[in-house]
Amino acid sequence: MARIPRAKRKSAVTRIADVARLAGVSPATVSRALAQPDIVTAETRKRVLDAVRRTGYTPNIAGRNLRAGRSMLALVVVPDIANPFFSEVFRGIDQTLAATGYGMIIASLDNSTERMAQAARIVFAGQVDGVILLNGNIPKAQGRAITDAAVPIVAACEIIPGATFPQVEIDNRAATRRVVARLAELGHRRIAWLSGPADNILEKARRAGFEEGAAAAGIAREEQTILGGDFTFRAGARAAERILALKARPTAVFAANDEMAIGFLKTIQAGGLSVPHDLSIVGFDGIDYADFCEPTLTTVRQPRHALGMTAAKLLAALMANRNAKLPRLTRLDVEHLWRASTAAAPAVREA
Amino acid sequence: MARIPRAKRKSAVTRIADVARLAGVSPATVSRALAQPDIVTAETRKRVLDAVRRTGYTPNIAGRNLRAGRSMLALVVVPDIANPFFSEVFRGIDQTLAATGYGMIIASLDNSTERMAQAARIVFAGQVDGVILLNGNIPKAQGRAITDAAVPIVAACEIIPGATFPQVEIDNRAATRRVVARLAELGHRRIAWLSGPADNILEKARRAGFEEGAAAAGIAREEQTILGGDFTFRAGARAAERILALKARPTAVFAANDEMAIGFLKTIQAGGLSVPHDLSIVGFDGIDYADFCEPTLTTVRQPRHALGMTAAKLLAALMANRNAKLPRLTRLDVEHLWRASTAAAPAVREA
DNA sequence: CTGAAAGCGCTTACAG
DNA sequence: CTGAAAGCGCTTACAG
Repeated sequence: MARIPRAKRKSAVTRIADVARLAGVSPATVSRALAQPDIVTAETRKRVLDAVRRTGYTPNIAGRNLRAGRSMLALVVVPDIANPFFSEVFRGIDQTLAATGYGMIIASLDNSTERMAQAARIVFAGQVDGVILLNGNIPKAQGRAITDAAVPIVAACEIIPGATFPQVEIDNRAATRRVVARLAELGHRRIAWLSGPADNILEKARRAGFEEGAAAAGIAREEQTILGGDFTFRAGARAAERILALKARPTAVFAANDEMAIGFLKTIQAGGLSVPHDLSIVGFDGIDYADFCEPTLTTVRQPRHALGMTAAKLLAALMANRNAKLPRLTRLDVEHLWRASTAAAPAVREA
Repeated sequence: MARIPRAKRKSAVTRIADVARLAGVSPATVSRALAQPDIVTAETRKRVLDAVRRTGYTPNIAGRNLRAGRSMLALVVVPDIANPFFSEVFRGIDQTLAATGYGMIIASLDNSTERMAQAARIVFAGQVDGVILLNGNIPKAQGRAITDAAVPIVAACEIIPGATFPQVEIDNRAATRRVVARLAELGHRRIAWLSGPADNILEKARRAGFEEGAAAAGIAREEQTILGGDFTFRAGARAAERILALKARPTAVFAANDEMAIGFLKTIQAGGLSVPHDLSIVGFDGIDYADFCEPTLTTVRQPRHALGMTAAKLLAALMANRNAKLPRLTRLDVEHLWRASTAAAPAVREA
């Protein structure tokens, strides 16, 4: 026998059988009275609901899930749970999922392959009904990608090239191109690009937009500076030190994200330069910090809440119906915030 | 019969029975080879692991959980998932739980009783093995508090008075008192307190510390100003408008949290006052924004990562052993950051 | 409309 | 060391 020993049973927890006994009906009837009240008589319904109330019964989820073959849980995979960019994305996802009755498990990869494998195992173990990828990669465990797991997937923010599931992003390339065009209008020609990690999809798209914009404005390669970076505040600070040491400085610096832009800004100011008088700075993403630094940062605001909401809605549609016909790529609009960290190029002002 | 129809079964997913068949052993042996490899022969182990590898088998979690009576999931209840204060707390919790094999469900209350009830239902439904409360309240559903659910609970950041489970916080009162003492040393006597919601435990503790500090420094009630607030940036901005309209202004404003302090700072500056020359400002919490505003904000830095880690460790200990003897209250150290937003009081400078 | 029974996938006490 | 069987708690196809 495999009778589960008394000690191991959760103490004093009401099961469906307890409710059934109290109401004088079968467990099946309790189940029905709760899930589809209309198909039982009013009298039965009342007796069951009374018994439920008296016992404080809540159906056990593990039992229900095992039977139903679903968990009512979605997994959200994120590079770093503490990255401020994601906070609003989480809120959008959470609100949308909660409204559909789904819960949310968050897996933060923290740059660890072990954490990545953990996330993949959650999927293979059938622990979630769907996955939202915010990390730009398909998690794998022992060589198997979660795309093999027959669980709906949606990606957002960082797109995964070639993937066949729905994805949600902004048009990073076009937005960057537009910023460069505007900088050129302001008279900037010596423009620096402060880059993210070379293999990152956002860096690639934004960098491409930067180059297109520069080409369109007739800005020569020699007028451009490329500064290495990795999306961190520190990288921005380091780039600023390089620029401070230069004789012929760019008149504008466009960072691939806000955190680098702010790191750059703080260090450039500490080095005695005035922003935007000596140098214009632009960031990307529109995180809240961009509102708080001084001067306020010119940036491209991503619709973070809407990105999360849209991804969650697509996933909910897919979880409801695996064969739902959904757009492969959804692109949301950005907001260009021209603020105090940018101004006309020095040469133009002098002229 | 209740045979589950074929269409409803997850397609092509390997079950323990499939592995058993392939390895030529019983399901029980597969289970043992995976969970306790030492108790099967080397030969059996090899055959099972080969079959597992060939099929890509991962044990179904719902089945395991139902049998084991646990879910290997913890619930984290938070007032607002997008509040930047919590990001590092989440990371501390996540890292600690993940290291112990637990996953994390986040429930964001968003000021909604419905969301609160949802969170409570997750607990009553046995969906999680433990709960970390960051919201300062015990979730309830239909009048039943989750403390009745026989699931381990730990609270952090916002303490719940009278609760008997382990709680983790900083000494809010002492930290606030110390700040006021230091402001007094700097010559400030006309000090304003920019308050949080009156019923919030943090506001209560900090306000008490403020009053104790003022009393200790011999600052009379008439020299103090109390400004209403609710922890938001907006509330800080509104308070600044009130102060700008005043003839006799305080020389220092101490906000109950950083967001209000920054909202206050931005608006006071926009109103033409210079910080810290005309007015010193102090915040509380040490969120990242406090590093980015100009001038950098004097504040009390909470050990956010350690708060999360400590709470998760306590919960892990309790989930491993319900009867573990753990301290009721753990208090972590804060860091007092005296930065550019504070200076000696004007009168003192002039003297 | 309701009940008895099967079965979701797993683990473990029992027997051998 | 291994297998057969029970049972975790639930839902639903089937029969009445």
